[in-house]
Amino acid sequence: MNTQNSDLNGVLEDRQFIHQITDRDGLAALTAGGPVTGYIGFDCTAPSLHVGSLVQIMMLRHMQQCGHKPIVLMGGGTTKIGDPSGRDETRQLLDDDGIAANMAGIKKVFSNFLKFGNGPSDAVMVNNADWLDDLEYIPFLREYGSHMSVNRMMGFESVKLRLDRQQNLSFLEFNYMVLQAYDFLELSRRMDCVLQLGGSDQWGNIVSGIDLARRLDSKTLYGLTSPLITTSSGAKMGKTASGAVWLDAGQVTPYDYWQFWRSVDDADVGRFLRLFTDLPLDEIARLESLEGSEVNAAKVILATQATTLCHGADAASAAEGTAQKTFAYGAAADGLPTFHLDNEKLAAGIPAFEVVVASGFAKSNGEARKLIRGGGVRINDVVVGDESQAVTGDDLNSDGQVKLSVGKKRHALGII
RNA sequence: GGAGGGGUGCCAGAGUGGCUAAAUGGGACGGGCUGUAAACCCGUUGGCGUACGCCUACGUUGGUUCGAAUCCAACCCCCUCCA
Repeated sequence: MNTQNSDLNGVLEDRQFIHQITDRDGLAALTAGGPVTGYIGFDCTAPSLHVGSLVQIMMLRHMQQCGHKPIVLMGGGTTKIGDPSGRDETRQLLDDDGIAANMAGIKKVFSNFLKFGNGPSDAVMVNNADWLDDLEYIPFLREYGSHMSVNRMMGFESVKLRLDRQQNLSFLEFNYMVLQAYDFLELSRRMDCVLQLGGSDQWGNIVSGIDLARRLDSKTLYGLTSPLITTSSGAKMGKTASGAVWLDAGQVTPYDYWQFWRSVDDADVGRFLRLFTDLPLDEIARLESLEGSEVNAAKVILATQATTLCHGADAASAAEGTAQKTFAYGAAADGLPTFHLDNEKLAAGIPAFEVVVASGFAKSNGEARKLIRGGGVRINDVVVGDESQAVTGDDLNSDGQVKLSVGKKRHALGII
């Protein structure tokens, strides 16, 4: 995998990362000729990144593995504007403290996927607040604004969609594109960055930057976007009942992360293996050809590979082990989520519905009761028939644990 | 600035004085069938109580009424057309 300057275009193409390229042949020639520097911007709108950003992260990873230099651009400045691309509604604006806190969380994620340092293909991280915060309005307008065409910007899908749907686009938001264009120019000047990657909704923003560099510096820059990743059922990927699938272990445990990948639709397995793992393509082709229940083996590999990238091999194999014990043997495996049971109450007997609430699987007593009535709750693998059935010390196993299951997939251990 | 339309539960979208915790669809969750899949079928989907029940909810705040998501007033926000 780590071939120096291997064909980045080819890799991204084969693994289905590419939606549009500004100049496919030009970029191919450039990347074949030696190491190039490319970037992706990440705004600090949340305390971590979730799987929705994983495609972007993986593209940077492939860049690095092909011997190129990836730049992670933290949008410390642009987050103050709020990217309107692909959304109907204006983003809620964050204050400086919120942005700084989010940035810290996001930075952590990248160290798992990229190698940072000073070497030629080591990743670097920069913050666009460094050059955006101090811009002066009139000088900026005169120097750069005169080279940007409103007519052209209005034509980009990201803007046009918003206008066509008659959703308000404030002047503030409209300037997001302007600043992102300037970012690209700035990075090309500072770090000789020639490539910007991004999601398909970033196309207009990327092209604006390319235009700007051509007009001002007579430089040729390149852009490449990835498709919006949806599940085969058409939904945006990365949401579950409990919320977004975050890449931070503090928000989504490695076990839950592993389960997320284990649970993907059959139809998505091959595509996801290509996008979200480093497995060689011939191996993926083999896994993809599995039929019927054998697909499950491919899903396990997908889950373990994806979890390894994000949380490390140890966490991944632990998650796999926990899952296997839980699902294949129905055992109370270590590594399941745990919740606290009060020892004194346990002596008196805790009603089953309260235990379900304590586990976090139900938000209210009523919800817990309904789950039990529907036959969806098991304690130590025995279906709970009565909502108020008492859970006592007798239900503890030799390790002092009670296994609680809600539905087929959600399991947890109650401990004293 | 003028004229008109609208803000309903996770989302979309009915309702336009009591029968409405609010139709219907989607999503989500649970059950069945399976392979921890898809499709399909069934159920649940504001909170509290085992329960006849109580409480909180239809942009915000007041008001009319025995009774309001539904009527009135003011305010906030969105949209359309005109200037």
